[in-house]
Amino acid sequence: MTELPRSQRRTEIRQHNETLILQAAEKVFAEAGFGGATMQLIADMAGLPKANLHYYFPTKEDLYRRVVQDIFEIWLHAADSMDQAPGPIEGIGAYIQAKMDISRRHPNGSKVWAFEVMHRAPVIQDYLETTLRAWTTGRVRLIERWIAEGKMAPVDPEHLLYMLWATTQHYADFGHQIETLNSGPLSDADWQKATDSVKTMILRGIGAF
Amino acid sequence: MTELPRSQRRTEIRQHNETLILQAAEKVFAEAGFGGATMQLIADMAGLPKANLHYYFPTKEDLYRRVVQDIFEIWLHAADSMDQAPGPIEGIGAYIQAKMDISRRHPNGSKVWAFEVMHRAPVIQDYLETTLRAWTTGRVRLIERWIAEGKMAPVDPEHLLYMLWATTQHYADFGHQIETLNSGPLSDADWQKATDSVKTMILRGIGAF
DNA sequence: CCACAGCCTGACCAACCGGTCAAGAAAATT
DNA sequence: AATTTTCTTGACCGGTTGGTCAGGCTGTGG
Repeated sequence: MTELPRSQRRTEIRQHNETLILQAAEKVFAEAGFGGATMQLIADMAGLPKANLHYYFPTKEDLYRRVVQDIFEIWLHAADSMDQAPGPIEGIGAYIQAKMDISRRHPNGSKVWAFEVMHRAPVIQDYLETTLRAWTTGRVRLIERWIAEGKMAPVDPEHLLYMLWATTQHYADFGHQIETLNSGPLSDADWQKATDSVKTMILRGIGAF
Repeated sequence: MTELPRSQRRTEIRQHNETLILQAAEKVFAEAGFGGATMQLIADMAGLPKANLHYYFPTKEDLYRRVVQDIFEIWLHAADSMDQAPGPIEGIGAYIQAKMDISRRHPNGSKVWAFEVMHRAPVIQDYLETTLRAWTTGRVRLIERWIAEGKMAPVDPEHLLYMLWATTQHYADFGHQIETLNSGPLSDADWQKATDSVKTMILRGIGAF
């Protein structure tokens, strides 16, 4: 639109530093929460002076908001494969797979989201009421259709969604507890087994096979 | 043992104020995390001057540790009914019921625990490695016995436990998100429906009926 | 070469934090 | 009543926090 190729591209240095800061921020916010995180620690982890953070993100809350929003976007797209599936076996199976992959690759993002929701969502309440609600009602209708077509047992669609969110995100949010009981980080095989277990129990639980 | 009834009982005023402080602390820690919580806020919520908190709990960490330990105790006892059950239908059904009740009555405690584990359990790591691990291996054996007796499908016992923890605690930790999607707090009937949904899906998922 | 916009940063500040302490009030013990 | 223990509290302190700002740096366009 009004975007001019001002000098080469919109200063790549800006985009580079923003990602650098966002990565560090995600980690620190996940490990200490909003109140426990400090701009100084994020700056150190990003390898930048603190004042530079405030140049790109005026306040701590602005930075936090960006981190939460980025995670939300990732999650929304995780259900794309669910939509054009012929039935629950493929659809919900693919959704579980996608969310387990996200739990493995973005554990910090999941934790920041959990933190935000646990604290009554002071920053993303409007997203919950608009985007997430619309997303949810859409999938509820999809599940209701599958039930009507006799492709799965007549479970409550909303509680099924809660179960999907809970089980998959648990492997990110409570990863430390799981690793402790497992006496070490989860291997590729461990993750495969976890994903298979969740798929099997849930798909059988909703009578999909 | 060496416990003397020093003066009546160990000054009731102490016990009264400690509970007052612990209740306020649980709420504040749940709503702001360890780093975000302030002793001043806890003091205000308990209706006591801040210096009085430090009289009963020398440091913020001491107070936090007590809150986490109290919750841990409650959870450990939630599985008592599971042990002397004849099979998974009664045992796991009762466990789900107990944990859902706790999620409803102690949502703040659940959140503090979640917060602690998400932050790599700096305070209760030893509990995870000793008490929780022992508890877990015990229930794993119980589930393995049920599987061997043909009372349920051969699922991985550990991932079943994770699923039980995840689904039940989700109603506490992510209660705000659920309430937002529900357009208001969950009624008695809503909680009943949630508990039934979880029971049905999980018990069918493990082939228990 | 200059000019200028975007980028960088050390030094600084008011506000707030956890924790201390001394002096006294209240309660229990003698 | 005297004394000792427990409880209460306002005032205070060193350290840390999020955020500011003036001035310097850098690279690009002319």
